[in-house]
Amino acid sequence: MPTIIQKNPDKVVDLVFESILKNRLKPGIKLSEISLQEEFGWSRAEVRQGFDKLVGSGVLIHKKNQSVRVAKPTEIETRQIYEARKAIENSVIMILVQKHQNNELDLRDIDSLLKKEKSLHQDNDNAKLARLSCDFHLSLAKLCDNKYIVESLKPLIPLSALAASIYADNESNFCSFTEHFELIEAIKSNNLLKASKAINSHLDRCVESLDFNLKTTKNHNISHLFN
Amino acid sequence: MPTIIQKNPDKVVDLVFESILKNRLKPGIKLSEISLQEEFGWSRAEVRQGFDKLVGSGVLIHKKNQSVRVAKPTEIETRQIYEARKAIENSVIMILVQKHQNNELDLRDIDSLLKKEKSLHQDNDNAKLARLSCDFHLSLAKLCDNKYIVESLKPLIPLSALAASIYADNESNFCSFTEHFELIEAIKSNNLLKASKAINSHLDRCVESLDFNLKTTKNHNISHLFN
DNA sequence: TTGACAATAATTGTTAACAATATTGACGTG
DNA sequence: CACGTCAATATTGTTAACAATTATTGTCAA
Repeated sequence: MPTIIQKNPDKVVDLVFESILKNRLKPGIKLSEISLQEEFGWSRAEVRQGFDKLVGSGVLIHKKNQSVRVAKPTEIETRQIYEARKAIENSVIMILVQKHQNNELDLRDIDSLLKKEKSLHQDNDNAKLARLSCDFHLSLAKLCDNKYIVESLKPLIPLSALAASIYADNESNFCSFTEHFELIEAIKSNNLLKASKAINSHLDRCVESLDFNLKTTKNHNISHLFN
Repeated sequence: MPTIIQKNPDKVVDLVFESILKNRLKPGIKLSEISLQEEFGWSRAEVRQGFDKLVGSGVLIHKKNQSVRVAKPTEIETRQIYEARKAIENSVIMILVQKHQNNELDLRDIDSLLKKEKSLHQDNDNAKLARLSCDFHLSLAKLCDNKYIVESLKPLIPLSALAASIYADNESNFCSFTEHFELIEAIKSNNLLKASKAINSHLDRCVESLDFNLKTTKNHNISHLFN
């Protein structure tokens, strides 16, 4: 029955994160413990445990005696999410510039991510581009070698994706490839101020590109296809 | 049997946090599910759920089939904790200065905290002072009206307390009252740069006041007295 | 047709029991 | 006396069953 052999204790969390980033799990959707239990052969306890974590980070909403739902950030919450991201990611960039100045920064993985972004950008494959963009931001955080910073940022990424899923009328220029590129260039040139401005204005523009008058009232309710 | 009537879903988390801040729960101590179950009349499931959250935020450590232990931050982890705090709290202060400039900031609760700190400072009651200092930092974060920022900072406070419990030879000047005072003065004077410098140097000095050569090897094992 | 209401089904909340593992202590051997 | 083995105990891991609640469906009357 169980097709999954991995010993990962965060199976459920990772699956939900990934499904949100792939835009398979839409805001407001219901997730029943039983459906995941049956779908993946996990125990109810495992599923509940994972759900609890996701509720704690705000990615899932849980009302007593009701199935958890994927969060549906309001405009205010979306602005808070990006305010928190600016708080954390600005510091991430500062740390990375300092590391780069000390020749302690290995940007090869980031460069390869940017390369992929570039090709997807040219192909106009906006879905995959949005997915990759999330990796970009998280990868930068991971380069700080500070698990507390990474854990702080982690839940904010799927929350941003959910906000985009609601308020982005057009995925095309939601998270701009060129801005990512310029940010990395600023780091490479050891220009602290420029890098700081780059990340802040990048995140500002992400919010500005959203249209909070758009409100997809649809509550999709099909939990098939996480993958 | 249950003396506790509150409907708080984070009973366990709050209790552990509070006990750490009061320096009752020391680093490395073992916490068995059963002990809390019996002590407070909670169900094992509730306790496990709370423990899971605390493990997720790094405050408790959990190895399979073993009781959870209160975290015992290493020197490197302690520096990471404060690096993360600087990341978040610096942004907190920036937000608060901006709010103050717009007359949107109510500092009365903070002022009353500072007042209490001052009197404890004069009485040399360092234990209570340390406890109050944690409230000070968290209260500032709460003034941002951004739950994501608060949630990011929250676990870092007990972790800092644990680090202090290991590496602070002398509680007296661990988290300085005067520095708190100067920080608030900088906010009140709308001086963004001064406030930013104040919070950064304050947190830097917290780390500097630690002595990482001190290593309390004792692993206390009594789970009495959370309160 | 529509609304209220009741019956049914589905889901979550809670508890208990059992299995697996780790910890402790006693015992015996070198 | 030191050390390792083994049994006894305590604790966690996992599963299952039942209770409580919610969601859904179907019926009936206005």
